[in-house]
Parts: sequence; structure tokens; C-alpha cells
Amino acid sequence: MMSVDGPLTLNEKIYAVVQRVPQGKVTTYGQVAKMVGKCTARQAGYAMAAVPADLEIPWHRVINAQGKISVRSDGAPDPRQHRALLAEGVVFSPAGRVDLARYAWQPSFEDYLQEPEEPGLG
DNA sequence: CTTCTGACGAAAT
DNA sequence: CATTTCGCCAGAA
Repeated sequence: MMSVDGPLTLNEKIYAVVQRVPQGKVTTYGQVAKMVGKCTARQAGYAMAAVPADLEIPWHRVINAQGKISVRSDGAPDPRQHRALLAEGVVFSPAGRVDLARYAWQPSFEDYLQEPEEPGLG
């Protein structure tokens, strides 16, 4: 079991959101961060870099706001991420970018762990 | 305990 | 479009 200081650690919240990204769709670090709530795109990136091999997180569906696969410390993007997306039907432009207007995941209100803004409930 | 490193994004210049 | 600044979690040594 993982130790937690609250219901979930920040990374666990991020993983929970990424797990909701459907096949054939992509999301961005910034989008994940907003859905998690108190989180930044940077944190989402850190979390992706720390995805436990135990968990089955569709981390390959998380790309940057430019619609491109982010490079790792290697200096180049992981080819496995590119292949995984192609296998799901995600199309890349000649520049190696994904059309976010077409493939970006459109989450429902319930997909959010924490409302990013006043939902108007109270 | 300290130090280092690691999948980003928005705004200003 | 390129560069700079800020944001500030988690694991390893």
C-alpha cells in the first residue's frame, strides 16, 4: 500500500485523471493539471516521469500543449509513445503534431477530481 | 537533513 | 517564432 498524507497524493490524483483518458484520445499536461485541481503542468510532467510500472497508466496519451510528444532527458521523444498513439488511431501531422482540436479528450464534469472553478452548487 | 534531477505551460519581451 | 521567469512535487544519493 502506498502511504498518503491525505485521500491521495498529488501524483495519485494525477494518475487517476490520466486513467480516465479514453483510447484514441489525448490530453495535455496542463489539462490534466487543471482537472486535478491544485496542480501545475510541471507537476503533471513530474508525475508522468514517475509512473510506477505496477500501475497501468495510459501515460502515452498525455502530450504537451503544442500537440507534440514531449522529449525526455534523452533529448528525444519515446518512440513507444508515438507507436502507441498510432495504434489507437491518433494521426500525426507532418510536423509530428497531433490536432488537439480533433483528438483532445473532452472530459465530462464528473471526470474532474476537483472543480477548477465555482461550479455553482452552493 | 540537503542537493540534484525530471514527460510542461502561460505570459512577457 | 525564441528566450526568460515562475510554479514548487517526489524519489534517490
